[in-house]
Amino acid sequence: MELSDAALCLEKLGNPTRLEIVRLLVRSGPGGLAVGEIQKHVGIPASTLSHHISHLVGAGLIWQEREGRVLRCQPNFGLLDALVSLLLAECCTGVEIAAARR
Amino acid sequence: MELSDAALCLEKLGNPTRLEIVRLLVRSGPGGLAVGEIQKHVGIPASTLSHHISHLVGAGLIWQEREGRVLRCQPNFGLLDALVSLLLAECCTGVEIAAARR
DNA sequence: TAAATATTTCGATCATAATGGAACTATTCA
DNA sequence: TGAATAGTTCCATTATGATCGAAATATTTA
Repeated sequence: MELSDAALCLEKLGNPTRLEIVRLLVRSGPGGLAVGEIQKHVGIPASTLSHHISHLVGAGLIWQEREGRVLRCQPNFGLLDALVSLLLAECCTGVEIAAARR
Repeated sequence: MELSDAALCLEKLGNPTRLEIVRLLVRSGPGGLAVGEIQKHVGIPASTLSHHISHLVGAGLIWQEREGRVLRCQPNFGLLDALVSLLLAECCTGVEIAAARR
């Protein structure tokens, strides 16, 4: 995973509303939640919510599946895991310049 | 950890330069890195770097310790761990509205 | 105390993000 | 086909973030 992709994801998660949406989906279990169900939880105008959701979809953090009139949203666990790994990757393995200092 | 605090941290980590700084520090091992050393890695003007670092310090993601003329920076592993946990917390435990659907 | 080094603060500019009402599109159902 | 429901896109406004040169501050060393 590229650093710039990771930063994009983190930036998207850095908005309180979007973080709430993703956490909601992570907890939601199989099937995820419809946009309208998410709206009941976060209580913001539909257009604002739609924008936030499209940010999340664009970053790959969630995906959607249409089921009749309803758009069901689910989290991308693989990407969330990758993100978490990248954040703590190579912990304490040393950086050249730091090594040179010793 | 509050959702709004987590979002603040993620927002800070969502900038590519700041993410690079934190990852650099995570890899750096005991002692961390001086601001000047970080600058050699990221290659941006001192004033810009200083702003990014103060964002990170403000969010609690890193801390600093003066050592003579040098300001040594270190990551806050505890906060990084808390962040990671929050992101995947209560995975699939279900959300009321989703449960009601079944 | 003056010069050198390390880093921050100031101040201004430019770019990007968040927000939400209104109009639009897609899908179902009578 | 027309009305209802679910969600998106358009558009404009307001707010926030990124950037960096120049000047300021802190610390050491000559």
